[in-house]
Amino acid sequence: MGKHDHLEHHGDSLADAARANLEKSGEKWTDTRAAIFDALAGFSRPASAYDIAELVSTARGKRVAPNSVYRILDLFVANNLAMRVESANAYLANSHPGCEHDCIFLVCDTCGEATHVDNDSLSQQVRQVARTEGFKSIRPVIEVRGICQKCN
Amino acid sequence: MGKHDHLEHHGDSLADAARANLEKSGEKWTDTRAAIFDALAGFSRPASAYDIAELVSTARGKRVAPNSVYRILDLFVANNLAMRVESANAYLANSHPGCEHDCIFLVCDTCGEATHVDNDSLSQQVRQVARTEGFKSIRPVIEVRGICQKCN
DNA sequence: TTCAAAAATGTTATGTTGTATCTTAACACG
DNA sequence: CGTGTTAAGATACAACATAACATTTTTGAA
Repeated sequence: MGKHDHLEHHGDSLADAARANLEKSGEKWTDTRAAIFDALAGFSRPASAYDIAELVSTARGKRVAPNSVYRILDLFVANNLAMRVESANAYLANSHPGCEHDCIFLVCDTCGEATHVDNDSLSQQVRQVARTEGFKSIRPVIEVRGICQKCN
Repeated sequence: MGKHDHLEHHGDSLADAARANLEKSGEKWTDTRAAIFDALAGFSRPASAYDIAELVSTARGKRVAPNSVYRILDLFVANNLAMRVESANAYLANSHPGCEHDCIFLVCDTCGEATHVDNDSLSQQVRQVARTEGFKSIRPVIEVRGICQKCN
């Protein structure tokens, strides 16, 4: 699994943490899952299942179909290794797979970069609003579209 | 434009308000726009452009293509007559087109119904987070997925 | 009123995103 | 071995979205 990690700082250690987390849930860390996680973590912006399928297919010289990617991304999201950015129909690797936060994504409409903020007070307030309305199995979606500092 | 308004309480008055709002922005209230607004307002849950296209096409006996619907929905959203539910890839009529709120949508994963809550304190906090990160042209997306009271 | 420009809508084509279903491969275990 | 289970691949299709261009309608000046 020797990776060239030019772009990301915590490439291998992040993958290790992800692996540990997944295995802790009784899931296996297969080669395909590893490759998809690496691809996802290598993107600096939210990546679609198709982006990942293309990259992994090229990198391994072996085609991976988008639906296989979806299946694995769903698994990642369920186990908090990745997060889905709803307003972008795309995914981001969770850079700290240990902790369970409701994330806030700030997505730039110009460059597509997404930054990721935790604010538990805010997300708890959102959860409270939903509870008040009688909702269960609550999953907050808190995102902001706009123009980022760099693009201004 | 005689509408049978069995399901919605404020059918015609809502359409009137929407029309007033749109015309205030120098846009026209055309027949197609009226038909699409009526269709949208008639849905009790977020409607996709395709849902609307189908309904309007049937109701008028004249085909409206989904992309025409998108165009008009975009206009509605830009003028606060409708809102897009990002996590559902669908749209809702704004039931009080006069006021400019950042809405919070609670979407039931079981029945698909969406309820709509205003909480300016919360949305201001979200805007503040984005401002702090240097974002401009901020558009908050605050939604909650879960199971509604009825479906529990 | 007639004509040209602009706005609105329609048509066609294509691209992207997401699911469903079925088949095959890998592997553990009796 | 053979059987059961899980993961992955293949195929097909449904749903969502946009782009480019044609046609129609509206409007407003000459």
